[in-house]
Amino acid sequence: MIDKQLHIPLYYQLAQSIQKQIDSGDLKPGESLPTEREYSEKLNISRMTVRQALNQLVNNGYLYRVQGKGTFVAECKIEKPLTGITSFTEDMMARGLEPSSKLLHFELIPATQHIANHLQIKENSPVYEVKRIRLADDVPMAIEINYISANLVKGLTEKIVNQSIYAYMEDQLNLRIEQATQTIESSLAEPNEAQLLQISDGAPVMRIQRTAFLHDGTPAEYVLSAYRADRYKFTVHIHRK
Amino acid sequence: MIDKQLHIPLYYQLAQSIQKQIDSGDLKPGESLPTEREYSEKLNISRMTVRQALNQLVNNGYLYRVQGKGTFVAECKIEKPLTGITSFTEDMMARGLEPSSKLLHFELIPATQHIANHLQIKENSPVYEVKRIRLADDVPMAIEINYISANLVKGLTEKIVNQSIYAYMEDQLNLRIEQATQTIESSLAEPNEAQLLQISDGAPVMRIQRTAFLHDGTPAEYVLSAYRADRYKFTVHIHRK
DNA sequence: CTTCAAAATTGGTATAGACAACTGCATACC
DNA sequence: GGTATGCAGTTGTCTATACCAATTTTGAAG
Repeated sequence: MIDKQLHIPLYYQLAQSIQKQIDSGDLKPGESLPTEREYSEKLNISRMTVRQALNQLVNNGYLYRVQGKGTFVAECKIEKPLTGITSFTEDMMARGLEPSSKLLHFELIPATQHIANHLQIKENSPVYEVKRIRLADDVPMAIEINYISANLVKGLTEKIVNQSIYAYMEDQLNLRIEQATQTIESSLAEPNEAQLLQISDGAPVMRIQRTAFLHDGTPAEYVLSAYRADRYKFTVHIHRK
Repeated sequence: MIDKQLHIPLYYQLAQSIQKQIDSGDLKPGESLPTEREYSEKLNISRMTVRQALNQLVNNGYLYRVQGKGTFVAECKIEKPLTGITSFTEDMMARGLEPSSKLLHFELIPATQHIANHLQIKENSPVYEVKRIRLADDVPMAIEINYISANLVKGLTEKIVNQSIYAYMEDQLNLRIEQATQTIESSLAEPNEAQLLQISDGAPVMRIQRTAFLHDGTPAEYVLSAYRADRYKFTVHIHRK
């Protein structure tokens, strides 16, 4: 249940373990948990560590405490975890389609004023421009142009672009995208777009302009995309507060 | 700043104190706080207690920590009252336009299977169908058809519809919409739509299909809208947990 | 000057123990 | 019977300390 040899925090192991018991139904809503001292003695860890584990679950709404009585499993959460930032890859996989992409263009360019504005960098700072066609089950779905500040994401190569930019940023550079603002509008395809997307000239497309931010609010990328309107629907889940 | 005589928890006093400094602007977003050890020594309280105070603020999103660097004030929560669930009225007002609407149709009808599905009610249950044109500064922006379960929202009248359905639900019936799922797609206007929106036949429109839920997950309304693509952009803010 | 390694700094995890505040229950008292 | 007291058990707060992990700074070597 808890392995002290593992270099995974003990409180985290315990929290996960309890969470599993809740999810699996071993612990039912309203039911009381073992006391903090019981956990502490049984698992041979300090009570403060137990509290840290429980705190995490209380904060996430899985448990609640009553002083003098004990700790209990909360009623099922109504609010499911959340609105996700889905990448094209995740998005298509969720729809049961096989995502892929074809690189059209990859270049290090000086930022135009427009791009610089969105990335909050100086005009003419170096940015990578990555233009790709996104496919799902080998059918063209969208044209996507990414602009990424070269000072933030160093050492981007064609090879990485052909794999996953996000995975590179997250795993290698520890840059995790936490927020994004998207603007979605609809218009008609330009001739060159129509050709790339294999649709007829003047067919409707959805244009998405997106700026993605790191946890501290630094803009990480600016993306312009054009999706085939006949194949793509955009879904958002929203909740208040 | 911290009074040990008071029988208010120390960590709570400290958290409140820091919170005030943030709210008053003494501590600005991105700025770093004193280190945990500094707080501990200056206030003569244990570092664990300082951490408990900081934890509270981190959990509430006012601070964030970076191991090895320090603790910082988070960016202002962009999260305006509603992240995204904007009614047409609020939306247009936010854009500095004067919203209005024209009622085209108001009727109590039996739910079709499709509508019943979305509202999670039985087929042929009574639902209100409200069809309106939405205008901004007297320019047609969208056609909107609302379906609302008559068992949930009783006593809806033409008069109420001409004012605000949401205000009626919230103030009179205490039904507050907490969540919504929207699907946005793009297509071309049908002739009758084009006429109502005063756009040319076959011009692009954005179709939004939205189901709104109460806090307990009960579907409250199902809305189909068609927005003029030349006038309307749809913006979403997203953040990861 | 640059480069690289070591040291210092900072938050992250964990321990052991103490006392406070609250709950529930048993007991003693009137 | 009703009330008060006390006790045991629970979570809440707090201390003092230790070491780990990530980051920055320092300083020596080249």
